[in-house]
Amino acid sequence: MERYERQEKTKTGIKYAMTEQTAPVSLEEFNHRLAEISEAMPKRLRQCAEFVAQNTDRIAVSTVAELSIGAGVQPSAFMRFCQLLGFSGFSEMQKMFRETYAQKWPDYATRLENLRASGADSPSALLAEFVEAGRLSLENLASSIDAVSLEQAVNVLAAAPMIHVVGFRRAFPVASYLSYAFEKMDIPAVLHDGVGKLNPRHAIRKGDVMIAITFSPYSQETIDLAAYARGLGNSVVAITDTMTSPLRRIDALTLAVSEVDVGAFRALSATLSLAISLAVAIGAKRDQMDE
Amino acid sequence: MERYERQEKTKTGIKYAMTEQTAPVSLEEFNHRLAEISEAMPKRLRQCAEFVAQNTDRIAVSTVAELSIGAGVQPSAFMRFCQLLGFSGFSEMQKMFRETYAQKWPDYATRLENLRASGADSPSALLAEFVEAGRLSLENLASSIDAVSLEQAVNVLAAAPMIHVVGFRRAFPVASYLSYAFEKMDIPAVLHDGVGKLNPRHAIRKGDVMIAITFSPYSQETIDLAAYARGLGNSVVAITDTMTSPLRRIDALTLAVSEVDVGAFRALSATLSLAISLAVAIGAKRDQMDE
DNA sequence: AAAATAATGGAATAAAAATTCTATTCATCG
DNA sequence: CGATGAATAGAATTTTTATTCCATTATTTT
Repeated sequence: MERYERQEKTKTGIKYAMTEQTAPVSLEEFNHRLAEISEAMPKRLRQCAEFVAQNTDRIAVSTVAELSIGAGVQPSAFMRFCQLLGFSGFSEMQKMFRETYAQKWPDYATRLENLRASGADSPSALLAEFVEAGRLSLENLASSIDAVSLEQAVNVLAAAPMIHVVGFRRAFPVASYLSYAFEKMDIPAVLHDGVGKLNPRHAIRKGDVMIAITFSPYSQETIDLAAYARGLGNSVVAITDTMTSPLRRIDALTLAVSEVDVGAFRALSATLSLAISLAVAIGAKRDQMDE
Repeated sequence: MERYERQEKTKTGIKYAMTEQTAPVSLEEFNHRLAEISEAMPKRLRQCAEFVAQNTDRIAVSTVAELSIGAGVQPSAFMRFCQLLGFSGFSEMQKMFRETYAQKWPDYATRLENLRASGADSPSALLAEFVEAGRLSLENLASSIDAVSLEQAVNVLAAAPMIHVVGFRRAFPVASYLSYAFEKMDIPAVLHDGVGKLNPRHAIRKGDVMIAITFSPYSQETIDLAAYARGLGNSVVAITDTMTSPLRRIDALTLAVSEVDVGAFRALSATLSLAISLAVAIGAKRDQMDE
């Protein structure tokens, strides 16, 4: 008889918050939920709420043990806290936080797949993809650029008697854009465009500075020319992708940009933004120095 | 005797990178280390390096299993990779990333703010401006592009026996990028680059299609050449800025892009995204038609 | 071409972490 | 002031995850 009564009770012994069983799926929802129920919580669980609200950013990268110490409670208490919020346990809650963090770099292969599947193979859909990829690349550039290296690069280039701009194939648009910008600002620069297969080395003098641009698969001409310049003792500023760039070997001042792909194609939004910034900063610096 | 020799060998069987045993303690150090040794790595470990460099932000919140799948290797290989970098294992490496995690957390807006705040006309602040301008331009492009014109342009160009790409000065990077993309996709195209001041008209045949790119102040050569092509009865696709472009007058199929300025300078993010989309769409269309 | 060394994949093991369970303490209410 | 149900701490258990080991395969060296 007593058994039947017991079946009707809550399993965990927690009386409140029988409201919903659905777990929050976004940070907003989570915060909302937290605010909603934290007032009615018992002491230890409120401590958890307090700590979590204050240290939201640690959840994704901590263990229950760490968090419970931080909140000054037992792991089991923290556990109950998670369940109270609607999660099955800590792991599920952490999963939410990890996902919202990683969400910035969505899986492009999948998205493109979806796009194709939905029959939206139209040019405008493609454009939408490239626009999105460009936006992500720009965001990533903003957060990953090394401000110190950038400043060093500007200083070195602003002081150069002559700037050599080198970049072929996919890097060539970047190189030509830089040259255009330098020309507009009356900064002495030469674009090595490979026309006429002349040996470009003869144009490079001691003290000149080179901007070498290349991305995987790296073009040998660019690397060779950069190496040659380094051999003369000249500075080389490299615009390249993060890793395994051979330009790192020759001790170039490296500015790393990573672009988001769309299928097999890679746009240049971030790279060009970096390039124009570099050019304008050099121009500004030179004006300063002239005064 | 052989025993003593064996004792001198490396425990793991990994021969290189006996350089240091110290683990990187910061992201910069980590990247530097990675670049330094990744060249000499065997295949699988390089895959790890590549993946890690490209997905640095995921390390803090992923398991070895997940990361090794991402890199396309076995967990044990990923393990060896961590050790090669100087860590005792994956956990130690992850610890480093988790510690620096909090710094990276602030969202895009905040980071941009930080960049801006780093000195009124410092290179980073300038970069922040261009990044923001780029984003705005891309947004603008996505919402303002005329899907119908775009599709028409793709159709016309996909059917062309030969595509002439014309664009000088600021438009030249766009033109060269288009040529690069066409080349990669085996689409017959010729870039008119003005080298040698040869008369480009002789290369243009009846039935060819031209992509003419020019922005205010419009370059006369581009306009003249486009007009000439139209005179032959050829189609011309124009990539230009919205208003009053002279290319409109010659009845070109116009794709309008407006870029957001930063001071006197104008980046090319949106224009290039449009260009690459156009190229890829043409490639896709041609593949379709071949079948 | 044979021998030696390095690299790899996959299973086995060890470690760490999450989750549950239970005895005990605390608060509430008749 | 006792009885009842909620809350808690800490240990026990289960699950997940990292790490190591070894047999097999590739690569290099002689």
